[in-house]
Amino acid sequence: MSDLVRQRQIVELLRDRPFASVRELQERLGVSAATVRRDIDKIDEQGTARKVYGGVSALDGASSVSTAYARPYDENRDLAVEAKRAIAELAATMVQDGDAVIVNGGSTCFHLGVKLADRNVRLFTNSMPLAAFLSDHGKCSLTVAGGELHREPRVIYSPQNVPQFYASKFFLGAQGIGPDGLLESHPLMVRSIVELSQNSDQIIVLADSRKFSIHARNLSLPLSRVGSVITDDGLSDQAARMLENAGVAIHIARAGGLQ
Amino acid sequence: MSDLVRQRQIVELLRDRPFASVRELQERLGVSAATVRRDIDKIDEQGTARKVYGGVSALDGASSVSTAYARPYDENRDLAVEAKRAIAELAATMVQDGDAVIVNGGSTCFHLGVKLADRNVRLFTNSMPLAAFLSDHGKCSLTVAGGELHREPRVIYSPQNVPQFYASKFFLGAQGIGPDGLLESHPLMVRSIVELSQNSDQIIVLADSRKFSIHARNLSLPLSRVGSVITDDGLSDQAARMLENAGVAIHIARAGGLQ
DNA sequence: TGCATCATGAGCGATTTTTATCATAATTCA
DNA sequence: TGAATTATGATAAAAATCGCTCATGATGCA
Repeated sequence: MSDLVRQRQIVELLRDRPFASVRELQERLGVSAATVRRDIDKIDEQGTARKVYGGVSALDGASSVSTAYARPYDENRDLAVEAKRAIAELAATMVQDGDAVIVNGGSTCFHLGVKLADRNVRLFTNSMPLAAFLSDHGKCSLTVAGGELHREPRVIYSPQNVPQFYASKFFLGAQGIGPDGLLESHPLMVRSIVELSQNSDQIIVLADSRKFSIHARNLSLPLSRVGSVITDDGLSDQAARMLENAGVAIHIARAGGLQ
Repeated sequence: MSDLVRQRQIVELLRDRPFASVRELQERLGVSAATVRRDIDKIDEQGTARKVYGGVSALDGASSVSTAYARPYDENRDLAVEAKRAIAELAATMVQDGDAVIVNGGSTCFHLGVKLADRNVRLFTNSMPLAAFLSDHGKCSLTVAGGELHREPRVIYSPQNVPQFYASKFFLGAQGIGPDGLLESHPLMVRSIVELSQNSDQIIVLADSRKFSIHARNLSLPLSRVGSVITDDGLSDQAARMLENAGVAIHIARAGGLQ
């Protein structure tokens, strides 16, 4: 049974490379394409790797893990992209040239940060992805939070060093929004948000309308602290009343409505 | 500018799945296949991922180093890559599990950081490219310097917040090395190096032998402060004597050494 | 030996992807 | 504002891959 040996070789190869094409395997193993395909079929059935168009792909250990417990940052990325982009667009118009702003972690805020990348602003962030992006592609003045990187929300936070950055506006997202205020599932984010909120004049929340039906464990800021909420046109009347009662200004970003 | 966001989304997706098909990305991102292909082309050129028939594949951590993140250091990249890698390799062996280390900015130090990515160490850095890399690909405990990003050396520095991180070893490169000590062209780097050197027990310099014939304007550390220098076998006798006279231990990394 | 089983390779049409080109918004810049 | 640049989508031709079938040769077993 020498075909089993070959299949094992393929699996071994996928330990180094996450992908191997049929053609490459064909040459490397010295067999025909048909045989390689049959091998790949078996490996795929067996579940050791994944058959994809053009070859075979490893199913990285990280992937099985990450699918098991949801990764908020990535998952949020795909949902309501249009809404988030529109929200970020509207938020960007609220920033004046020369402003100093704080942009918190989270996917919607990431979009905002991207839009501010080449603006003449001073920007502070605790988001590692945003910092990395602005470091690569931005021209704005960027100040990065110092401290330990927490890989789960991908945010930098230090309990010792309170940020020495004062801004006119603090933009942040939220895991959920309830009658009490902004909700986060990670206690770390709560502490970070509370600190940053004290360093800024105005607090502006970026949250697509979905967020008003999500409940998370920890309260980060009461609604009374929030100056404005930017959301999409899916906002329910109930949620709108809730915000109005708390004295929060509501801005609706329409998906096609920028321009 | 929004296409960069999309490309980032693709890269992020590849952190979970090692492969993504064009068709899947097309649906997921809500753009045409042509756009997805163009994105993949750019990502492939950039070296962050690999274009394969049918889609895009993540690349192994090791190979992503040379291509993806060597770019910020364009000038230095082509020079002595092998030597730098060997130096970084040797430096990595000087780090014990559980150590707390400081890794300064610069291309050689970047290589070291990459080698420590999955080690059980506590790592502090002021290098934005390294922080971005470790945030994406690493498992080690990472503490990031806070402060303003200086785009030219791509280093984070704050004159106010002195880093609260204490390490057993401080690894740094140098623009040049002369009889007086380590030389830097950027005064910012000098201040940063001086501060960090005070937070660590042992100072280890990573410098390929070329560096001993380069002269820069500002002295960052006198040779007397340096504990060890790791360099390649191109070190001149004169330079070796200079180091020995200053009481610096010399480690020679041979290019084909291990690997 | 005779027969069944299996692995393999080759050929072929169908499907898919890729590349290249063009046209159309959107954005930037002077 | 108007032109240049850029991003995007659509199309068609070219290239590659896939699944299928069939033929060959090797192996195993009664």
